[in-house]
Amino acid sequence: MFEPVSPQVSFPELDATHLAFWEDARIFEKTLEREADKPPFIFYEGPPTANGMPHPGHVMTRVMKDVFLRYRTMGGHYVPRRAGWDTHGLPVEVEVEKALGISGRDAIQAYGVEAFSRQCIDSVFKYIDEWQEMTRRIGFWLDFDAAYVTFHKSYVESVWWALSEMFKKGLLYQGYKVIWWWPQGGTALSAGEVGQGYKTIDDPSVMIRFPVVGEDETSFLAWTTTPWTLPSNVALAVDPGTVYATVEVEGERLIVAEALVEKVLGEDGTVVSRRKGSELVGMRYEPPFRYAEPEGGPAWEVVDADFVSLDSGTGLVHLAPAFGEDDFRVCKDKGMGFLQLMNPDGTFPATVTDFAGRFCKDADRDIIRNLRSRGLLFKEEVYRHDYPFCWRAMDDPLIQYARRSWFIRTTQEIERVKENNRAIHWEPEHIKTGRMGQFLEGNVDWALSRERFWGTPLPIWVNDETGAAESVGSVAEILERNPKAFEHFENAKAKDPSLQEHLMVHKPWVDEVTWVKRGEPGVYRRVPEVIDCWFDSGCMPFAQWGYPHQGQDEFQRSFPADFITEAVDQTRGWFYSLMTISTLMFPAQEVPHPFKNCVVMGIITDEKGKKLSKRDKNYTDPLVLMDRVGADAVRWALYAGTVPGQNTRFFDAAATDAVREFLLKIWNVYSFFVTYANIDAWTPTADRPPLSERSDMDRWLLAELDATVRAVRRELDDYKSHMAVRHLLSFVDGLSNWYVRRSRARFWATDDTADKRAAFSTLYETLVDLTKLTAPFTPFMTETLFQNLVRKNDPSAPESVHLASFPEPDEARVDDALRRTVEQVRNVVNLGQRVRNENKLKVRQPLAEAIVVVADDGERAAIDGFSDAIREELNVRSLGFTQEPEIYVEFELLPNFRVLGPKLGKQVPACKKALAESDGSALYAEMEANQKIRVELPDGPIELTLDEVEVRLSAREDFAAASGAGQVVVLDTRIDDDLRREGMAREVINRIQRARKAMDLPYEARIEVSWNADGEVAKAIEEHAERIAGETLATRFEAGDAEGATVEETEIEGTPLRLGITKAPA
RNA sequence: GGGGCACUAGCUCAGGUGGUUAGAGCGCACCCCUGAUAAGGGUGAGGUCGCUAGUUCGAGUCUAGCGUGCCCCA
Repeated sequence: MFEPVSPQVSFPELDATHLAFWEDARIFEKTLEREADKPPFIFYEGPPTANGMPHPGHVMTRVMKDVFLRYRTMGGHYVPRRAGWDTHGLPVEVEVEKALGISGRDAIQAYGVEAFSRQCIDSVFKYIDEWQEMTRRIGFWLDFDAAYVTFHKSYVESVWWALSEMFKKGLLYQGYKVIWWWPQGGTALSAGEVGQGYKTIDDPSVMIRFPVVGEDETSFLAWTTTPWTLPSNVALAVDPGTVYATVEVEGERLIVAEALVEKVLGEDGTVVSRRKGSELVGMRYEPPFRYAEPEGGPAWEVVDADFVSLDSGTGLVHLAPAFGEDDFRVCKDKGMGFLQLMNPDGTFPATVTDFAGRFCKDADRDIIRNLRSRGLLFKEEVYRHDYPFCWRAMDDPLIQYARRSWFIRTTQEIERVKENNRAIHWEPEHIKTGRMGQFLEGNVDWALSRERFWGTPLPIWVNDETGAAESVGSVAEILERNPKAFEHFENAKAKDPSLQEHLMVHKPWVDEVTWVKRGEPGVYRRVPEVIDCWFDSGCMPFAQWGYPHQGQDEFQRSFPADFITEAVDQTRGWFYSLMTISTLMFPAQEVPHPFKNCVVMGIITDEKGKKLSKRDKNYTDPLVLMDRVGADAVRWALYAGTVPGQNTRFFDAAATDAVREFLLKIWNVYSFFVTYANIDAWTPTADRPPLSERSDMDRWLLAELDATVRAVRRELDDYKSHMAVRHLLSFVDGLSNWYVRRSRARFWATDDTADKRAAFSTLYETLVDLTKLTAPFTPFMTETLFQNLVRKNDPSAPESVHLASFPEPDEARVDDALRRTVEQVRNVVNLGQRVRNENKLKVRQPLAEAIVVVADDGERAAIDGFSDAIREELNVRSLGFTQEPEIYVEFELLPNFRVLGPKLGKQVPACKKALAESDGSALYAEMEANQKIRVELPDGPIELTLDEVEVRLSAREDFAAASGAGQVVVLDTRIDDDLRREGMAREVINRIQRARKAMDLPYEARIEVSWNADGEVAKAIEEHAERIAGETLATRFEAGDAEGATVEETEIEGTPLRLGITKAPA
């Protein structure tokens, strides 16, 4: 016996049961223990930062990870799933600053770096419970107990090791990086923060004369909106392809882009010569200010650049590499010098005598006045644009500012990174050459350092006298240099035991670590910076084990990963850092590494395509949604609606649809099966007729099942979960809407026939395999089915569906011919129903015959095998076939383009025309007779064979017929009296059934019916009384006064009918 | 400003390698069905495949340009 199943099901309640069961029975742990000797399938979890609430986007990547991992687990792999937490970085600091109500370096230092770091630790785990609960609730099995944490000492030491290796190879160097800088706060801002602080403001827009060296009375006219950067001018940029004109105006010559002459200089000027931008390159000019000489290269020359626009300005742009990212890049490429006349606090240094101590933006007006007085100012305007301010202090403008920074020389190894990228299987494929490929093409050295507090400290110590630098890869290496290096930390810990061991490798403690070297003056002190947290997470393949200081075996066994998946925003984040670090660290490793397959998900948006945001509240909390519809529905909606690389519009309706479209369909079949299996006391140990002795219907279902198993495996092997979903949906549709619907009567049969046993066996086997096949997608509902269908009656079965094996292809079930036949049969039924609809012939009205046009005896026999089904579905007394289709059908011959295209080439349209204009039926007859036809084309006659044409049938209009998918069905629409009376009888049955339903009778309840009618209706009732009584379970059915518990006044084809219905005594 | 992706039915989306009647689900209309019934099922109407050129015998599919939206970077 099976546990009785209610058709009403609460999926959220089932979820709770299974979550408890999995935990109590340690099912997840058992998948790991059981599989430990199996071939591993390695997965890396991209570590989230738990300082924000998880939202539907996180749910999506989690379920995507889970489906492939469950699939591999059931497929016989050992699939460890270790959680990880990303704990460093600017966003963490920003959150803590917000919480503490402080901001900026000075404020943090005043608050205390140690206390601040502790706050950061608390902050990164603020929502860890919510994250774990969401993960648990959605059914993503992940080993949180073994989670790696990026701030832990062993992790940091691994990162240090990687950095020290790079340092030794000369891959770490110091240079400048232009960042958005908040002068008043003394700190850089992240892109995200910059984006939050834009305001529309008016800035001066000035055109300045830059006198050309060697050409009298001639100046370049260049443009800038930041006059305060002019003292640090190093070059002028032109576009090499643009034509520049030298224009004589009022006794001087000015050089501007030819296209802008009139706009800038008016109509008075005379063009005296023209030069392309490329010809100007290398020309020298007098800078407007000369407080200091640029260092490291030449200065005050014209260079070519790719960003010069003619939309505004003069076509020449002033470049100050210290204060603009583009400026810096171009000047660096051209080997120009560098000059930075501005203090980090935004004031001019003493060197800039005229403006010393003035704040940059405030000095603009004085600088313009100065230029005007020296005759260098050509024009001053106001320029309205969006400019970023500090989002925490909206009156403080940000400036682009070059800071000393540490870089990884990724450009040196970029070819190897690209080779690695090419070897990776990206899903979708276009990431490889598109987003990632293009990113790698434009690769610049990785700006690694951050002037912040909470991050992995950069492990470089510099001698404060000699400037010699050393990098270390572990605490042990430090202790070799100075056994007392961590004394400060030890003392602090002695005082405060709550101080975590991990913090010894963090600021402020690590900054106390120093050493001296014998025979060298000076003390080695750590550089102040911490590093980009993307470097942390990119080290996880080895740092999660503390490699190489420990965990060597674990690392070897789990490197590289078979599979990772995250959202597309990780292309330049985690995917890049993983790939780059691995390429630099493990040059001997065969590509690809550290991951072989990467599924890149799009982002989740709301119904209207808008980004999800907490502020707009445009999504339902995932936990709330799961409590409403269940975790499986949310999962299925995501699998069904999400294509890698594409954005997904996700909204609650998608989850409710999933319940109806998929989960409930399976549930209904399951509930149907259990109901009748229990009535019949059928159990899985009952006789199972061999496949060969089962009906076509059974073998068809199993053939479809097998095809689905193959398809789902193929798609999942290919990381195309959305395609696997389609196969499952279409199978479940066939199961529910064809197999079960057509087979119901077989399950009601009262006596124990071989056919009934075959039906039970088939449906049971199908449900069990379908359960396993679907388990990776919807792990909750499938557990219910598995427990009841399999485990309940077989204690030797796996304890959980997730410990079972994924279904294998089964050669014995393959029957493509049968699948094709049923497809045709279902099409015949559809066509017949169309004919009925079009001719307003209700299915209740029986018809004499349906005629199917068939091509040959084989097709006829195949379809005839399903004659019963077709006759019932179409309510016709007989099913006929015709091989004289020309009576009902018109033929049209078309070229088989795929075959004839290459053969005929340009003659194809002529051939199509000739065929269309001929008598199709005659051509068809000719083809039947000769296996070939002759067609006259303008270029001469050609012969066409059967495979070179496509025969298209269409129903002749004078028949009730429909054609489609290469088939034609004709209905005999003549209704004689006999048929009419049978139709009437069916009407009566229908009326009584409707009354039964209105009376709310259980389906097995018996009734007594008294009826009253005249004429043809009465005759029809009398004629079919037995059948009417039988179908309506009437123990008494007779003409009379039509009185009873319920009296039904109705009419059939205009004849009144009165029915009296009473529940029969039991 | 650069790169990437998308644009197919009212809505949400599928549509290897080019082949002539472009599919599904939802919604809508009409209809069927007591034995899965507070369920289930059928049929139908809806599309110049964003626009414009081009390549080709043939383009939703390939190429170029344009438009709109989104993402990443600047």
